[in-house]
Amino acid sequence: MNQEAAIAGFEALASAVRLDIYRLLIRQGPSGMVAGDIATALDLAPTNLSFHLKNLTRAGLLTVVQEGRYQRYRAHLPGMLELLAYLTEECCGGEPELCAEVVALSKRLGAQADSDRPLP
Amino acid sequence: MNQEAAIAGFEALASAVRLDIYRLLIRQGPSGMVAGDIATALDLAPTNLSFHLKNLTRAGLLTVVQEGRYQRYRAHLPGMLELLAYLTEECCGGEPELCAEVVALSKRLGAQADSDRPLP
DNA sequence: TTAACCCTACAAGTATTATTGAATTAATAC
DNA sequence: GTATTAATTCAATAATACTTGTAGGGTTAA
Repeated sequence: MNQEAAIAGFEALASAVRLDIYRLLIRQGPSGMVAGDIATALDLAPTNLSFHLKNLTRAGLLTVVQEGRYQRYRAHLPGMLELLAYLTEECCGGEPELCAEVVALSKRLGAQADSDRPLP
Repeated sequence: MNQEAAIAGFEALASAVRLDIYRLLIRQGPSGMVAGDIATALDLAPTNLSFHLKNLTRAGLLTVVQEGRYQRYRAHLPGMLELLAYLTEECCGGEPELCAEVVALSKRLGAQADSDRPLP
């Protein structure tokens, strides 16, 4: 994870619409949702939704697969954990317990995150 | 943590300058750094640095205390963990192992995060 | 108290992002 | 084969954030 990718990730989450989309898909879990259902659930114009879905996907926070004429989107948790790992690299010379936990989690999941990246 | 606060947090991290500042302070640990030293370390104009420090602080990602004529800034980890908790609320009906870990961490630290908030 | 230093507040110019509508591609249904 | 549905791309407008310079408030040193 480099700085550019991290910025793309945080930028993706720094929008009310995209945050709603992402959390909706997190709640939805592995089944994900097709674009049209997301548009209905959040009352978004198809054009606008597509713009934000693309943003989230390019940031590595969503994956998308085609199903006939539908596009199914899913939250991509490793993308989020890579962001956490990037923030906490070389964390805390002072090592409070809290910090140690975060580092352990992000390190452990960081490796696994590299194995399945969505489209660049 | 509400949507507005979450957006402020992610927006704060969605800038190269602020990401550099935040990670520098994470590395620095509990000792933190005074504004002037941050400016030197990252080669930033004082005015511009002040702008970004304020942004990060208001987002709950930094704390600041006055020390004589210096301002000492520290990374505020609970702020970051609240963001993680907000993202993963009601996460994954399907419950993969990865997801459960994230939820457990964010829930556990979420409560503690509420106890010491920086300035609004 | 005068001077020097640290940092922040304000204002202006520049640049980036969000939203909308029209047109396009792609897949299914008739 | 034509029509219908799903989703995206493109172009234009409106809104927002980043950077820089000047000025000001507060603290320490002479």
